Amino acid sequence: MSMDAVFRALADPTRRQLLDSLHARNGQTLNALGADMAMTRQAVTKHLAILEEANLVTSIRRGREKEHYLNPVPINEIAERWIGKFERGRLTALSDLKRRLERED
Amino acid sequence: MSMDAVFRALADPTRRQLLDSLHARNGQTLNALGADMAMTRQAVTKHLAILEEANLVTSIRRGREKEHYLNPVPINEIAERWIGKFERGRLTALSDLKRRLERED
DNA sequence: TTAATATGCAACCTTTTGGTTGCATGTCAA
DNA sequence: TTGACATGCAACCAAAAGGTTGCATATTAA
Repeated sequence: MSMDAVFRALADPTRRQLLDSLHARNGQTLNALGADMAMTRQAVTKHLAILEEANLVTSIRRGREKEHYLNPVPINEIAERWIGKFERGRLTALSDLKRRLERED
Repeated sequence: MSMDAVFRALADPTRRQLLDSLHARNGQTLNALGADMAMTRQAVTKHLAILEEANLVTSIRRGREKEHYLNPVPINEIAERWIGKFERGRLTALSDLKRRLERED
């Protein structure tokens, strides 16, 4: 569950759309997820594989179908361990910008 | 300030490292930022351009040097507008996973 | 059993990405 | 003024990413 895999998985708009879709309706099959995407089923498969690699999606085979479930934990970890750091530094950064502007004579 | 540009900017480990570096010491020049990177100055320039494109970094030319400043606002927006959505759905997603496991006989 | 359905695997292609090298330009300091 | 220093610009290159097509496999339903 490397943080790098999560960041790279989130970089693609199609994959974020897949997460949105699962967030709206969890447990969808590959076909259902691909229904409203403008690409082939195989392309969606690849995107889902990347999301699973990043542990953002878990899948389970049920008969001839495969259900996909959203796992929000990695997103949470990024929020807490990475984004939190920059949020805490926000005021500092803004004062830096202010100081920078003041130096402009 | 498209969210897509921010996500793609954050996808590369080198660029996250640059943000970390600016977070530790704001206002660094290109040379300073590139000092501890295992790549050429020109490569760092390109990464910084992508960060500036995403509005994560602001730069100002001072004499023959260029100072770089971290802008944490886009990170904050992602945290609030995008990540927040999944955090709110966290319990729902977990109960989905539970229900899925229970169906496994 | 057979046909339809759902997914998997693999080769292939094009574009983007991350990086390099080489040279140009602008600025400071002796 | 001249050399050193900081950065900019552009062409080029290899690898990765995103997508396609074609075929194989497994499961359900008639």
